[in-house]
Amino acid sequence: MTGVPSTRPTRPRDAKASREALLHSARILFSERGFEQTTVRDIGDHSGIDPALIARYFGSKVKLYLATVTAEDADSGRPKDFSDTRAYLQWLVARVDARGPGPVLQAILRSDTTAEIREATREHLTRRLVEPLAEVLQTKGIAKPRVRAEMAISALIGVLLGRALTSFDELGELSPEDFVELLVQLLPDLS
Amino acid sequence: MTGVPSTRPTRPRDAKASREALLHSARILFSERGFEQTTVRDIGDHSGIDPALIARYFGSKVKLYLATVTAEDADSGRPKDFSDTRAYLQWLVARVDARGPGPVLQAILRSDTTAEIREATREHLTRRLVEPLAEVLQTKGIAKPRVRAEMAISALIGVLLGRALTSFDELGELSPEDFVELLVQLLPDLS
DNA sequence: GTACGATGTCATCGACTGCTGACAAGCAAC
DNA sequence: GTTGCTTGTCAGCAGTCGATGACATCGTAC
Repeated sequence: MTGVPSTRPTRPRDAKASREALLHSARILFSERGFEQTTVRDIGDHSGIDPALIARYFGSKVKLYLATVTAEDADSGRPKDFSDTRAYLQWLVARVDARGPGPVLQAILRSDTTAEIREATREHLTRRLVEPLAEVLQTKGIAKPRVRAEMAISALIGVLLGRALTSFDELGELSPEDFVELLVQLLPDLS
Repeated sequence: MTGVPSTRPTRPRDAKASREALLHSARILFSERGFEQTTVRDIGDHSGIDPALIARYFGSKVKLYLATVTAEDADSGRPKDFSDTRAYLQWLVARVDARGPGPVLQAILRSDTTAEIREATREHLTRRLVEPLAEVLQTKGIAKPRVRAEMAISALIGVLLGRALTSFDELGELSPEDFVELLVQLLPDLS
């Protein structure tokens, strides 16, 4: 009795690969559906990894979400600042079109998360978007730069989510180029 | 044995009042937390009505949500059109500040609902906001009025939710007057 | 080969959800 | 007073959720 090894199929036994597969699938699903609408069993099915390993490798579902946020933070290709607004918007739109709104944008306007997640994403958003934009506005001598930056970023998120979630008829049908063009016109503060 | 009537305290037995109490509490809670984050037991606690009556008077939690949407649709005091943009924004901001984003705005950018709810709120939003605005833009001779209206409305929702959910630092601290002023500046299409 | 830690699998727990049905209590017609 | 409908109360069901722990399997150090 040697041929068939056993009833249980073997798996590569690669902890690092399993961890990254879970993180990858979590990123995709959280980005599409948000936190509450994604179950650990969904992530298990999507990745092909047993969901029990989420607890082992990340501790909990919340900590897995936080891991996707910091992973997004370390994203490569992101423009460093707002000096070239159009280039920044082009990169942002391309990424949202390709990979969904992302865990940060999801968590900001959808409050279906824990206080811990909310605070982490809020801090992320402030540091990555609001503060850099506020600085640019201040150097331009615009009054109330911080609150204007918050207005512009929240408006930007609203439009990006409206497009990604297909809440409107024509917004989702626009080509990325036309969409960026309209965004630039909508947010004159940025240019 | 007459004095104490019974172990069970009596209730006014007013079906209409119970129904409206449930609808009222549902409107508040759905408006604050969204659909999934509000349980029928929450609504029961908030209204003081047994949550089992939700099934009896509305059929289901989903139908109760839809009832809050149509109730909001019949809201009095709403300006009839966009002819006076500032007045419309003043009314909208005052209402959101006082009663939360409302079930429609919640459901549009938060996708944690059923397809039925999504379609109803989408239709509501299109008819109430997007189409009237698109008409105004068209009479002004602005190109692509429909998609521009969708951009403006989604941006408006983003800012309103960003303020209501306190996702930003200063946005929620603004006085209604200053907030409306910044909104008018942000959305020049509207004026 | 044996022992041992790392990795993967699985069954199940306790909590929570929307919903239902049995039942009690009030009200009105007669 | 009796009957019948309406209204309110309550316990519990079936399903889903995140999390846990027991167990099997693999790789490796000795």
